[in-house]
Amino acid sequence: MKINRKRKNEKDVEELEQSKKNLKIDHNKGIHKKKVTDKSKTNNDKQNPQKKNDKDSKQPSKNIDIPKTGNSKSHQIKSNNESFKKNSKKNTADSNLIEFRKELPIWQERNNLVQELKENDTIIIMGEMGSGKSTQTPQFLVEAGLITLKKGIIAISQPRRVAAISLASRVSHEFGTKLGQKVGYSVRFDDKTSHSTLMKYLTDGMLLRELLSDPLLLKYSTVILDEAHERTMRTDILFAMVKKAQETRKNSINQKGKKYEHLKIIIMSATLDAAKQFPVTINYSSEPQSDYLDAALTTTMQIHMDQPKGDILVFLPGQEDIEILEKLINDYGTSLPPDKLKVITCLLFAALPTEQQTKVFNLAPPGTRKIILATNIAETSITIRGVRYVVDTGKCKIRKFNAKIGMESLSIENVSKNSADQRLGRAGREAPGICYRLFTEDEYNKMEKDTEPEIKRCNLSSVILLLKALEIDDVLGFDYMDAPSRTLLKKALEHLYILKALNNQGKITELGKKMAEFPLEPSYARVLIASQELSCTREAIEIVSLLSVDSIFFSPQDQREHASDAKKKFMSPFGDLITFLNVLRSYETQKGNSEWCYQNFINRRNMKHVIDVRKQLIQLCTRMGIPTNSSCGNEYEIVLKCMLCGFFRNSAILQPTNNYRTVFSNQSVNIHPSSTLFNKKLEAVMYTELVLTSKPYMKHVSAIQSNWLYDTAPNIQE
DNA sequence: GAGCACTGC
Repeated sequence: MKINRKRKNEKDVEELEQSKKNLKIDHNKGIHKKKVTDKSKTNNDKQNPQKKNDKDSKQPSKNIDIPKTGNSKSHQIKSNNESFKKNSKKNTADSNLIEFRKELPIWQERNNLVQELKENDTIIIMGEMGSGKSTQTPQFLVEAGLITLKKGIIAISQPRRVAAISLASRVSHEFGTKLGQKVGYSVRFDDKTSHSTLMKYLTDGMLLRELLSDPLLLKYSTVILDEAHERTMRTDILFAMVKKAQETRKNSINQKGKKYEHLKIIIMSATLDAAKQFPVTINYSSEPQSDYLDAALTTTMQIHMDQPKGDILVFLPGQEDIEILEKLINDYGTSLPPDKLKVITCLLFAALPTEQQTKVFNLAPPGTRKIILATNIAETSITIRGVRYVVDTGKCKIRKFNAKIGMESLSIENVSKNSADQRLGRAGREAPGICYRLFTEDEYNKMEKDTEPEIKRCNLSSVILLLKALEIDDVLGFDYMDAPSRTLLKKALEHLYILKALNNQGKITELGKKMAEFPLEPSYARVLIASQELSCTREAIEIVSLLSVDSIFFSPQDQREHASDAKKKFMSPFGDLITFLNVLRSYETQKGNSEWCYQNFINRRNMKHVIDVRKQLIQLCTRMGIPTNSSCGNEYEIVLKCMLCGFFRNSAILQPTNNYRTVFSNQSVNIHPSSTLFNKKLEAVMYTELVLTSKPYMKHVSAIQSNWLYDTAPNIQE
């Protein structure tokens, strides 16, 4: 195993700069990194260190043996570490757990890793999925005595809450303690930590929240940022903030005139798990496909006719395509020759109710072949066994924010090379597989290497408010891993200014500080604060909670009309927001009865989330001195005026030509057909979201009066 | 008369 030793601590800043480049440019190259590989590879590397990079940049389809078990180093490590021995004695029944841990590729790096962290403040660990880096690293450090309640505990941040929870359960089991004691987790609505917690798995959003009250993260001696390669907006910001905390702790003294403990940072990033895979043959399209859906149908049925058993996974950009293809395949399936396997289709996308999602894990019954139609949820988040064939359209939906017109859109675009390779890998998890790419090799070569990071294409209002709350005044000159465009930044600053979260110097106001406390987009936070004066906090909290889910309704494809009839019962002439409020009232009268939900096409899972959010917001408001029992009753004009305090920019006036134009940017806009006010002609409307699909559509529309705008629009007229 | 990639506080 080749490890490039790092220089000492004083070079940290440079190291981090370098690491940023590593993360940004190439996961497989660069000097300052530690790579966790399987053993077969390790031995190879020892003999042929020069060949290492060549190997890593190979096509994932290359045939590489799965690592064999057995570890010559384990004896030495075991005898070297007394604390580990003690721990293992406590749980003789779980001795095979220790054996399991020893089999993990990262085990042999145990001593090196501890040593590296003693000598350096920042290290980067790169490893394949399943190398054990997320579960073992914290345990190694605790066992080596680097993490104690006195020195500070360790935080391991994760982009997804399920990952935080399941990692914590796994590790607490391995560590032989009850979940919530030595090992715990902290995610929204659920905290399983205690005063004795040493290893704390938490979502990146949670760690960002902690920064607000503890900017130097003094609770922690070490912070691990896991899955840093995913480049979510939150990990990007965390990376910079944690680094800043590290520098401050190194260069300043605390109130007692003492030096702070150094903050250790570990960045973890996954490489494609090619080394653990069976070979996958790639079949490219011989020519570009004009209709990916048609190509997907033809290819899938061709595989079914020609290839031996094994399930087929088809990657499509969205729900609509998935539902169309499902129908086409099932139609086709009825005309198959009787001697052929039957086909069964499984759908997989995030909006699908959980019970239906779990159906994909059922094995195909004898005599059938399972065809899974999925979005990129199956690329990383969910792994399905039994897949031997992957059909990749090479497309995905990407959310983009157009700062100039303040509009979001979801557009279908080509995936990155990395995504395509990840999709391909799904065919080779249990046996050799085949991947059919519905694009040419030339098209593949022209794809971007990685998906553009979120921070370069999304609405930045809440991120900028957070930075301002963290006393970062110069957000344009901030140390971003990838800097967003000036247009995006300026749009966010402007938005925060007109919400009065920032003053005309760009400094955060008292109001802005309060807004940053809420786990909400700034506009929604503004609404809650305004509700105090207007005495409608109860309704404001409820509406904001209702808007925190995608949809409180569900409409299965085959029952669309019934669903829209059911919706009519809740309809209010004030529009969608009050309609949502009516749904919540009825839901509570019915005590969340599942039969009632089903009959009224109410999404029960999402309603439960609404109730959770409401509870959290009530607690937060109470803590901030906003009375939460004030109510406007049925005088809905009041709560709509209150909503306008956050959304006055989102207003449109009916023109003599019978279409709507936005008040502040004079764009032509339309009421979305899903709105209860669709086809209604109203003097003025307010919406919470503007989306560009076939037309610019306003979503969540309410009826307002244009003279309300003069009362609520603040900084704009000043 | 339209549509909903995926996460998170």
